[in-house]
Amino acid sequence: MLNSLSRDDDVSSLHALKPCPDAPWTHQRSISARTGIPLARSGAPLTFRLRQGCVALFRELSDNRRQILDVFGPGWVVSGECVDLGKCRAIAVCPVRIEFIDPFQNRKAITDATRRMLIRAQAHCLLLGRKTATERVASALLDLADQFSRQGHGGRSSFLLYLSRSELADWLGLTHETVSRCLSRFKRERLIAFTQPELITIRDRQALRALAAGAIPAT
Amino acid sequence: MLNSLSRDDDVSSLHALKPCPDAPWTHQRSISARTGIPLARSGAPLTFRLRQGCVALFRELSDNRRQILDVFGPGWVVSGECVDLGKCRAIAVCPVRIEFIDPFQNRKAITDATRRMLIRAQAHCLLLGRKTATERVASALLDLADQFSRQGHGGRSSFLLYLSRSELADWLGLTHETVSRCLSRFKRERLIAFTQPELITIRDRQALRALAAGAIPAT
DNA sequence: CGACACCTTGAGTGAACTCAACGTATGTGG
DNA sequence: CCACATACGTTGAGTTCACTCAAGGTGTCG
Repeated sequence: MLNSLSRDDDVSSLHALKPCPDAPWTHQRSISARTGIPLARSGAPLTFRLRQGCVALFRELSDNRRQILDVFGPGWVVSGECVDLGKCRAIAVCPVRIEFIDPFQNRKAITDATRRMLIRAQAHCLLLGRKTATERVASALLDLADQFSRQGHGGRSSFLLYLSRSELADWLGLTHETVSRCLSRFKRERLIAFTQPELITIRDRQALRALAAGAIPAT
Repeated sequence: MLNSLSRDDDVSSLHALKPCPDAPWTHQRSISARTGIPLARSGAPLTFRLRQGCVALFRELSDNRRQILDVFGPGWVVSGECVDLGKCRAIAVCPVRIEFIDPFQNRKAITDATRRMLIRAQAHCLLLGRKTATERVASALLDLADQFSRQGHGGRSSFLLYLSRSELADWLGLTHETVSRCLSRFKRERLIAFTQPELITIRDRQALRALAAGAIPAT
């Protein structure tokens, strides 16, 4: 009965991004999970608005090390103008609906999104450079809850964690084992709850926020 | 005889930022080393163009952990519009000349700078999340050489490393001891040279670039 | 049913950290 | 002028947090 919530993964890995057919900006397009989303066409940057789903922006090092730069939910405008086109790629983390838009008619949307992305990137630098694994995972959960949670009933809020443990790890500069251990610990300590690994409930937002901000855990 | 190159430090630490007197945007202002630079006045974001010197943008965690988000050389436009005003601060890393500019008359300069800063922040996320200490220090040296080196004579280029070891560490998500060890190793391996700790000569840019890109070191 | 991806957990390792000592340069006050 | 304090840099010794490696469980798909 959770089918409507479950991720519609396909088996292709991040490394085998499917090419995406041409996309003139007209109307909405659907893109399946784990599929690359083009950020440019014949050298010119493309811009799209995310209508539904979750998109990740990432860069790679030569030897398979990968860093997810940011994770976007519905409403975000993502543009090839604000990434290093040669090095950065976008991927649909789940089935996604996007709408390519004309950059010339949407200047303000693009500059606004650029500013928001910069501020998020700066916060993420602080996370990657100075936070512990525990703090990183707590920060990520709060961020994703903000972007993806449906109505929190009774202080709690549940959300679909579109990202796999490995993707979370690549976002947070950790390994998937470390992410899994942190999530298990949070669950044990009743800060969160989950039975399926991809449906998370925030049980103690306050405590998570304290952790995310770098407070020393009570033990 | 290197006086003209040496840093004009004062003893105040980063933690005791001197307040900066009001700054209406008219003409150039000088700011002494280790002094804070205002990013807003009465809530409204300020914007300045860096004429001379080196400015760092940073954020802090509650318990003194600090992350330098970016380091800017002459020519950069830095704006309170593209940071989280409540959490982010700017500091002069050496004696600096800046010019506050009218944001309404300089839209394009600001949006261009925002885009460049975002792309740099994304590259820095990759560095912080996925690179080793060695790779981080190599990347930083190349970045700073690009921004600050005077004419490279004979393939080499020297530059003033305005940042202290601790500031480098706070930029690269390391400790000052680790930075020092990396620099010493690079010196031992003849990738760089220095007699004073703050005047660096790049001796093997090629090798540094390979390291910075994540190539496995030869040894 | 096997193949595969993903998640979890344990055991052992290692890269970067902490702590500590020492050297140098600069500044201050007696 | 020297004694002292302070900041910064370097290097060594020991520690630790997150990593690697490994094993086993679950769910999905052909």
